[in-house]
Amino acid sequence: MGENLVIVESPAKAKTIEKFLGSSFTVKSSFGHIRDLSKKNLGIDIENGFEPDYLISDDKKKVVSELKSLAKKAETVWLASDEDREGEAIAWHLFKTLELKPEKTKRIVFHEITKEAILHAIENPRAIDMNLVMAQQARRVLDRLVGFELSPVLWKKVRPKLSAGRVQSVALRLIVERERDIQQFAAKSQFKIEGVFNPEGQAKTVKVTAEISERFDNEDTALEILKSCNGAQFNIGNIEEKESKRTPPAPFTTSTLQQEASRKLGFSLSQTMRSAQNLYESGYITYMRTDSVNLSKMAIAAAKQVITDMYGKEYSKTRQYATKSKGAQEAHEAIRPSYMSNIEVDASPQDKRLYNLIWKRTLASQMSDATIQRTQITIVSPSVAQKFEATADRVTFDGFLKVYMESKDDDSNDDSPEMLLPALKEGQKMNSLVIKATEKFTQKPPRYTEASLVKKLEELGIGRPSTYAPTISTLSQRGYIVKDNRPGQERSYKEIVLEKNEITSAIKTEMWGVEKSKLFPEDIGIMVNDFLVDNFQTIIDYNFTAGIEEDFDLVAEGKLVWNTLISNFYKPFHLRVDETLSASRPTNAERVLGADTKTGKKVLVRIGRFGPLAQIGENDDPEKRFMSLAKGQLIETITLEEALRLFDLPRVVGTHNGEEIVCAIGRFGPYIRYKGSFISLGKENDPHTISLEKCITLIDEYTSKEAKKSIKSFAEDGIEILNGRFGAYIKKGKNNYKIPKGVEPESIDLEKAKEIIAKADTGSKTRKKK
DNA sequence: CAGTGAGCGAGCTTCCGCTTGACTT
Repeated sequence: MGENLVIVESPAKAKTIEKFLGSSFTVKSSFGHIRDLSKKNLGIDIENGFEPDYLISDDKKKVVSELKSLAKKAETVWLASDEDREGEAIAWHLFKTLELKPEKTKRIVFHEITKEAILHAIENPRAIDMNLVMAQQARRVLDRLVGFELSPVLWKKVRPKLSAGRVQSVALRLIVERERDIQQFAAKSQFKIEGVFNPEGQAKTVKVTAEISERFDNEDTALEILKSCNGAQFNIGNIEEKESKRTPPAPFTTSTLQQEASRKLGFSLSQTMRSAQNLYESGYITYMRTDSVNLSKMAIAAAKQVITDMYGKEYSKTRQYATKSKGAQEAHEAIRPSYMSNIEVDASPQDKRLYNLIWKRTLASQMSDATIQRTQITIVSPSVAQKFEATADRVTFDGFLKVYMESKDDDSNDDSPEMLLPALKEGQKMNSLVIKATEKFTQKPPRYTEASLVKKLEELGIGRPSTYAPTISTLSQRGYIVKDNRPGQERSYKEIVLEKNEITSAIKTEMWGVEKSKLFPEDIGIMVNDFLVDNFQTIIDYNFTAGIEEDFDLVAEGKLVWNTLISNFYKPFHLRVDETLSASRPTNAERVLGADTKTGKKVLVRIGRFGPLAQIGENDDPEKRFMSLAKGQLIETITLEEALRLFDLPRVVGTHNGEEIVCAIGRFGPYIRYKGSFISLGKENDPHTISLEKCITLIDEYTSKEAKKSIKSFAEDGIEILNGRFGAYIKKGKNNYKIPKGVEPESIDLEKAKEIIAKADTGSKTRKKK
């Protein structure tokens, strides 16, 4: 004991490695970085070659002192942090902080947690790579300079407590620019022509749907084509068969796991990462923050075994994947099950679903290509200039598709489901049943989801696996963006139908633009972004990170000195900061919408102390009025009518039992206020138009529900048994208590209630009494 | 929880990447 101390970054990793090494090795973890720049000030001595001032982080003091005492006793200390820029820096900080002796310290690295890999690493130690450490230092210092000089500019020019940084500001820009693309997008309508045919000689129920590949801008053109189809004789033109292959996707990285968990399981980034962390800590999967698609030899062999056993030899195909994303540092393996033979794991339902996804993806990555037979036919007529086309894909060998199919991001309404074609031959007569021209609208660019934003950031080489989720949550904490749902709107479209030699046309309606869990910019986010774009073009350029990464690489190769890089960046940057502070005045995105229809006063929208507002009357008007903008309204796009409508609320609908009924929209949507209680209106009732009768119905429903709420009351002890949203519960003062399973709420007497409360209170010692 | 819409002007806010708990609801 104590002869050898191995230090890794993660405690779960330490536990695993300890099992591989003999009893002469103690394996501990540093829990990531142990030192960082001072949080209180810049932590960088700019005058003195940008010398960083490192401090041991408060939450790491305990770990550091423990490691220090262990290191003192050890014969050899093995620094086994990850083999990337950050990992090398951790090793160096450990070396410095623990005051290790060079002759007693060894640096080792491994990319996979297998006994073979660890032992190999122990046999091949090296020295700490100071060039790599300095590349990390450059990264750290640059990020601090950007963040701590840019944010204060925002405090002065826009609003306090805001933030800007190399990563978050680009992420924000992507969202704001996408929103503008969407606002400026004008949908074009086009006509798509589709025909349903019955092959001659086959049952009437056999139908082949085919469409003209060309789209027609003009309704008249579409009508002309339909006319030409009227009474026309159709035949199969030609039949073409093609064979194609589909290859499985690579095993999961953090980014692709987040994307697929979002698309297939509907998980948010944080849900995915929490589940993955659980699975990792239980030893079910490999490390979940990785940019590598590499699988260990052991994992590949295990996958091969499972595939052969479950599906047969023809389904197995060994593949090595290479990472192609920008800036990947490949310190770990891909995210995979620790043991491929573990088809299921003992975990929460949510964690199980994620595990299942990882298992399938990993397995699929080692499976054969799928073979797909594509049949394309054309249906032609001598009297019709255009040809109808139909495509059917048939899977002739499923290969990896047996276990896994990757999902697509876009919500393009791909309304052509898999179609099977009946047996057909060239020249065969096809009876047209219906030919339909439908007006279709071009699709606006899609708003980002959390996951599709991560994908974009990764493509741009911005951010790292450990920061994708936190970056997006910072943007929402600052109020720059919201993840939200938005209802769709109705839109009418034209449909022209040729059926039984008759052409009819109709106007139909469809829902359009429904958004679920999408990222929307808020006014303050738009304002900050525009300010940064105007004044700090270079920093929030999409290629800034990519360019600076090349410089970090030069530092890592010893071809560039780290503080030369920083100095070159800082001089022009700091100048720009000073110029911006002195030159530009505070920004306020005030927009004048026009005149109030009633008073003729000026109507404007701007950002106030509590967020965006609409204002009637000039600033010096003592009778000026204010209203907050509603959810989903932006200063940039709100209309005069929409703004004026805000002032119609709160609205007195009438009186009931001598009490006023007032309608308004609050933080949680539209509501009625009546006798001091608030009753939600729900989605279906509009507070602007709801009738007095309807309000009274809602009030009656509410009061009868309230009446049923109380089951029992022990007034003198302040204890109540109530019916809540999730069933019955006990309430004492401000605290709520769960009723144990199997206990009938009606059967609880005062004594029993007190017992439940006492039990719960001792269970959580820190329960706040208030 | 369902509102607010500045003057007085202290002292504070903030970055990106590594890692887990320890806290609530």
